[in-house]
Amino acid sequence: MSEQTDTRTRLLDAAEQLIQERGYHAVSYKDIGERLGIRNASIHYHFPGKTDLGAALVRRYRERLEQTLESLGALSPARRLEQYVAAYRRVVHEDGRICLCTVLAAEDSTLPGPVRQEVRAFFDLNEDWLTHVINEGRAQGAFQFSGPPAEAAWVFLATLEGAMLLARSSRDPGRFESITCRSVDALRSA
Amino acid sequence: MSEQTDTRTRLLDAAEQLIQERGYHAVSYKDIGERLGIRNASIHYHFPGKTDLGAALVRRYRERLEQTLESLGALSPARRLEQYVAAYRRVVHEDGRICLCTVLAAEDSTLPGPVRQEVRAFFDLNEDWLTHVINEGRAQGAFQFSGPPAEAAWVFLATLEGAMLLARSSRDPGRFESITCRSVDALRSA
DNA sequence: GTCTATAAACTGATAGAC
DNA sequence: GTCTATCAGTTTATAGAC
Repeated sequence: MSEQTDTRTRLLDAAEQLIQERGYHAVSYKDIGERLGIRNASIHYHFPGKTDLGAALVRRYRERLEQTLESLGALSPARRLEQYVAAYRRVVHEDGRICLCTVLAAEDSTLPGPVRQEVRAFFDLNEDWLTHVINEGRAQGAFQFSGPPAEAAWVFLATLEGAMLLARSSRDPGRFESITCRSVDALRSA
Repeated sequence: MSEQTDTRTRLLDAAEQLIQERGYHAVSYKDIGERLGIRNASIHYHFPGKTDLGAALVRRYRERLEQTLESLGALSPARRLEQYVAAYRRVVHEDGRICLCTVLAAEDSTLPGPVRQEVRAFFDLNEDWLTHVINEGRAQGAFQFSGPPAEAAWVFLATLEGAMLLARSSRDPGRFESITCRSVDALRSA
């Protein structure tokens, strides 16, 4: 074991970090290759086109979240929601990285079809999971809110996304914490 | 009167609509010129560089909001907040346009300095105005919330931005309404 | 698997005619 | 003010040597 990471994975890692910071169209094969010390033409061996790379990238990003959420199954709804927010806190970095799909959502109309579909699938996963957890939390008396659970989930997710954009724009990472803490508190029962 | 709109204004209008839909880097001088039936080189006469156009664009966008907010001075805090949301509803279109600065915020690190500063100024305006209205509403008993008014304003603005991204990504404009309605309701006193 | 070389298209931008 | 012509730089992508 202890084998070194394969090039395909390292390409996805580099592309992910760059796109989280700059967006899909502002990142080129040349930018990605430089992080690995290879030429841009070599990337086409691993990913025939940028669309392939983009779609694979978002798919991996979603599957990673799926695994994280599955590992939370045994916790209480309140704990699960806290760990969900913690997962997002981990993708926010001081160098300007925020959630990959928040950045891609802003480029929606210019994304290649396959990439856009993966982004939509990511948000669907978030909405479905949040709806379930929030509903379960209310049934157990831990959460309190009016209206359909799905709408409460939309509000939670929208606030989470906006928090990352605002925190980065204001150069104040602490703002992400302030907003998400209040967002979780708003759901809690008195 | 009834003079036709000057070219500079029409260029700003075209650029605004295109960038709201596609983002800053995905819109070229050629794209903008085509909407007016002129060549891309002609645009440089009105705006020497793309940075000049971008900064002027966001400045106008902010000043327009400033005027809208000033016209709301006589209303109650609850009414002012409703009209604020209505102003945002007006920039959301079925063709994929959302708030100009929400799109630009996602491209933050790749924006020319002057454009980025104008975007930050736009959010500062929103935060300051919301903080004031929310605080006044609480003093009058119309709103209810815990903690600093500035933080409640951050949450409101973050939710508003995220709502536009989610509504567009899901191809469901109604989602913007659902989210913002709940966002306003959350502030209201029982 | 990675390289060099190259293509074809596009970008923001400038010079100068009209 | 808008045009044509042009530039230098960039992009994604391909062909073929090693």
